[in-house]
Amino acid sequence: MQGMTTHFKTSKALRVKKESGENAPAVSDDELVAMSVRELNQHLRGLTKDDVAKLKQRRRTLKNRGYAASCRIKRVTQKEELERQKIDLQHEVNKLARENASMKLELDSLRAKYEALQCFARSVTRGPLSPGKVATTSVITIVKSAHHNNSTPNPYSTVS
Amino acid sequence: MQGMTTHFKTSKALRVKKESGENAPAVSDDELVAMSVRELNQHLRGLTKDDVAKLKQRRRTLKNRGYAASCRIKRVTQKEELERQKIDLQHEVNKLARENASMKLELDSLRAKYEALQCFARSVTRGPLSPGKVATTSVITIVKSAHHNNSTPNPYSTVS
DNA sequence: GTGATTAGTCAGCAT
DNA sequence: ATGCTGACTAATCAC
Repeated sequence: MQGMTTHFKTSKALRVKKESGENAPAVSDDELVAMSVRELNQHLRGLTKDDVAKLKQRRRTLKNRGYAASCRIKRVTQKEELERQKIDLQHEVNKLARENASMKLELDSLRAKYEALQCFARSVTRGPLSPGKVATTSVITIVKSAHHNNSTPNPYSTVS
Repeated sequence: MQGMTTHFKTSKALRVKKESGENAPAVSDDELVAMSVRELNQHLRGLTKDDVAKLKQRRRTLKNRGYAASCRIKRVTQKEELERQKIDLQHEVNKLARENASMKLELDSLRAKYEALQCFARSVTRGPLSPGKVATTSVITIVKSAHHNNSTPNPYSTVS
């Protein structure tokens, strides 16, 4: 969360042994972690075997602290990524569902139009021949013409 | 990952002070965490104020251990849940996309059939009648009829 | 040896 | 007081 800005727990714990005296420049944590192996070895000159081990351990601990931090960041990043992808997929589902519904409507209306036209065509081609069958279906034709209205007072003239 | 089966770090660290002598039954960790507050108070009788504090702190630590474990379990559970939902959504997207594609095909073929039939109807109606008038009007026919058989790859074949 | 991950510990917050 | 979570440490694993 926040309000922590490094705990300094380590600083207190490891600051104890200052008995090395004058030759220890007391490298800061930031310097120590950023140091390369070769740079580290230069700082290690003239130190007790014990102090060398301690300094190396402190470096390792500091490194571990960083690793743990990256690990946590990675964790939340991956979680956010998952949630983002989930939202994207949800949006895609919605989009496809909408397209689907509108296509279904279009398909239905086109089917109706087609069947009507089919009926009409049947009645036209078969009308002069056998009228019996056409009687079972009622065809309503709406004429959208340019400008006439001559012989159709009722626009919904049924074709027998 | 694995191969750790509880660290026993605590056991070693807290087993040190056994100077209470004879009256301490040395409650196990499992017993201590499972204990209710009232049960705990019974075990606390006749103990040093210091020992009481120590025992309570041990209980708190053990509890925290459990809390941390649940916290981690919850974390992975939620992550798995997210991934599961993601997969489900992906499946839904695939299903909708398939439906979409097949509907698109159906729509296209139906449109082609419709236009062909329209052409045919025009040619039929225009032939025997006055071609001038019908040509300027577009006929929309809506059929409210009983069942038809739609298995007609060739629209011209049905009308005859 | 370096980096990543896990369990345990503690601090701090919320209830 | 209890439960949860972030940060830290140590242990362990993988390379």
